Formats: sequence, structure tokens, C-alpha cells
Amino acid sequence: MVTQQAPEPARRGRGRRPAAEVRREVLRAAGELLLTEGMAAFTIERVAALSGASRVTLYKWWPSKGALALDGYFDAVGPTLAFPDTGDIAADLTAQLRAFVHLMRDTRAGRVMPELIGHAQTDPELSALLRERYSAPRRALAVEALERAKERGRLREDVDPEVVVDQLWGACYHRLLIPDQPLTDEFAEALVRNLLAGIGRP
Amino acid sequence: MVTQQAPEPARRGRGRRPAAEVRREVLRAAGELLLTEGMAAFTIERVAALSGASRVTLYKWWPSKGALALDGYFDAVGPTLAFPDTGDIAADLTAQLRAFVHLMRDTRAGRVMPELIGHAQTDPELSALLRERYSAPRRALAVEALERAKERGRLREDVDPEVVVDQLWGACYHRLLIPDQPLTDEFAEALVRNLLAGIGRP
DNA sequence: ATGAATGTAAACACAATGTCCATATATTTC
DNA sequence: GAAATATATGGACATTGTGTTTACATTCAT
Repeated sequence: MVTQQAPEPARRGRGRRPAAEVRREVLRAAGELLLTEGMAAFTIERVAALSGASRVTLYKWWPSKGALALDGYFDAVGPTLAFPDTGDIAADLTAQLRAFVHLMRDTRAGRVMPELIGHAQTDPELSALLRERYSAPRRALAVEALERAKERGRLREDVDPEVVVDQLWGACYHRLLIPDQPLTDEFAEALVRNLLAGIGRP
Repeated sequence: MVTQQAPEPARRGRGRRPAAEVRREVLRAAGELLLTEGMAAFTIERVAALSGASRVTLYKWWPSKGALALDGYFDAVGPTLAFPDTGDIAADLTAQLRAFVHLMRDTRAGRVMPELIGHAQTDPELSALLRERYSAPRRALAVEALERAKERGRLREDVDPEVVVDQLWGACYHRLLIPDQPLTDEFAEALVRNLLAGIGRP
């Protein structure tokens, strides 16, 4: 039962294919298209053509273009999340922020993620999915790290970790989405320094 | 020379109309459409229909849909910018941030601005325009206020005002664009408190 | 083996983009 | 004031993407 794999990109006869195979191919094509040409070129039609699946199939499985894009993104990038915990909260935050800055500055993620966030502004489906599968989990990791630091007495008791997250990662997203100023290592370091020590003077 | 103003929305004969009148009508229609139905419903076609102008005219005057949207936004909202300067930097920052939070939470601007920023992620024209006419001027106002505070000795000398801006307004935009957490007055106040006094403990 | 589930191709209707044209009117120039 | 020029208008067109419908082929489960 040797299935002749067509060497050419996509040319197939009629009839059903295994669902798992179709899904795999679609996600691969979606991720590839997203990372190479960006959200502007990302259409259901092109994903269908690249994956060899029919548009109807895509419409059946994914509720919106954004949902498909997000699935494609995670399929391509994978769940590369981690949070160091050395006990030194300043160092841990700086390390995590620098890693984030590098990811956004040196890889395609730095173009794709802003485009996904941008698209989510007019796509409630994608907005919910993005919160649920991307921002909320990442936020939780940071909040946990800050809570631990608080328990160790490294942070003031009255500080809300959720606000701190916005003042660190939110600041990065700001420079990513509205690029008036560059996203650099020095920026990441200054964020932590400013916030921990305070910028005021008695 | 009495020009009979058609009482019905948009029904006109052929021929050239005064450029200023056309421009005014187009901007009014664009702003209105944007504020009532949002970016998703904002199309060249609908702006043309609402304004009574022809699509060709819009294509000639505006390089992209985003540019037209931004012009319409400013036409509708106007340059409502101001920065208090009472000498108390903490109070000034808090006041300005609270005003921003209110604008975004209680008016249509809170929906439109995220959509414009979102659209800018895949529209370089709009991105440049947004920086040039919106974010850069606003940023400058905040930076100037922080510089003045520095000169008065209220802020540490080694602090970069540009970073501070991201940690205050960037944090707000974060909650606006990725709404995991709500945008509240308490949030605005906590931002300033955290940053001025520092969140660390010796 | 058989039938239900599901992917495929092809066609359609629809909306919006972007670009023609010929014509009519405003503005400028003489 | 009249002619020349600039430009807005309506209408038509090709193109692209969305989303749905229909008939058919193949896989998967029983």
C-alpha cells in the first residue's frame, strides 16, 4: 500500500484523505505562510492551495482566519515558554525580558505576533483565542514568579503583580506595536531597574 | 448664487465640486463611520457612499484605507491634547494617565484607537502616519514633562524618560490591546506609585 | 462488506479593491 | 467675459477573497 507522494506541491484527486494527515498538512502550510509572508498574505485560499486541502475543509474546522493563523503559529513555533527561578528576582526578570526582546527582534515572531495582535483588534474569535492560549499563560508565569519574590520578602507587600507585568512586558509590547523607540537589551534592563529601585528622588 | 443643498444624504449630478467641500464631506463621513461602526466596517466604498463622493476621488487623495481612517479620526476627535504642569510630577502623571484611561474606557476612542493600531501592523503607510501624527507628539509631551521634573530634582538623574513613558502609557496600551486585565483608575494610580517609589524592598 | 462520516472539486453569489473611460463642472488664465 | 485647464462624477470592468451549495469519492468504524 505504497502511497505515491506527489513531488509537486499540491495536486490531488478527489476523495477523502485521513483527517489527521489533512490537519497536519494544513497547520504546516499555515505556519509556513505566516512566517514567510506575514499576516497580510495570509488568506484561507492560499493556505488551502499550499496545503492541498480544499477551502471547504478549512471553513469547516476553523471558525475564522485568525483562529487558523494562531494554530499555525503555535504549530510552527511550539510552546517555547520557561521562566528562570534563581531566587534573584531582578536577575530573573531581566533574563526573561531579554529573552523576549531577542525573540521579537531576531526572529519572525517579532513580525508575526504584532500582526496577530493587530488582527485580533477586529476579530473577537482571535482575540479570545489569543488571550486564552498565549497571553494568559505567559502572564500567569510572570505573576507566579513575582508572588514567589514577594513571599521571600523581596518585593513590597502592597504591590499588585498584575500591574508590574504590564509595566515590564506591556512596555515591550508598546515598543513592538508602536515602534517610536527601539527594543533593545538596555531597554529591558532599564525596565527592571526603574521599577525595582524607583525613579523618584526624596 | 444660491446652491441648493440636497436634503437627502447623497445624490448628486456629475461634474467637479469645490475640492474643500469634497474633502470636508469625506472626512466627516469617514470619522462618523469609524466612530459608529468601527474599523471592520470601514471601507473605501462605504465612505464614498456616505460622503457622496466617488471612489476614484478617495483613491486619488488618500494613499491607503488606513490613512483615510486616521484623517477621519482626527477630524472627528480633534487634537485634544494637554499636559498639566503643577510642579508635582506624581500628580501630573496620574492626572494625565487617568484622563487617558477615561478617554479609552468611556468613549469610542477606546475601540477605534486599538483598531487603528491593529490595522497599522499590516499597513506601513498607516504605521508611519500614526507615529508621525499621534504617538510621537504625545510621547514628546510626556518626555518634556519628565525632563522638567528631572531639572527640578524630582527624578533620578540616570533615568531615561523614554523608558518611563513605555512603563506608564505602554502599560495602558497593553491592557487596551490585550485585555487580560481591566483598565481602571486604580491601575493608573498604581502605575505611577510603583514607578516613582519602586517595588523592591531592601 | 457495508454504511456513515468527511474530504474533494466545481460552481455560484457577494463584497470590496483598484483602474479605466467619457462627461460635466469649477477654477484659472487671458 | 471667454477660453483653457484641472478635477470630480457615474458607470463599467477585471481581480481577489469570502462563504455556501452540490455532487461525488474515499476512508473509517461496525
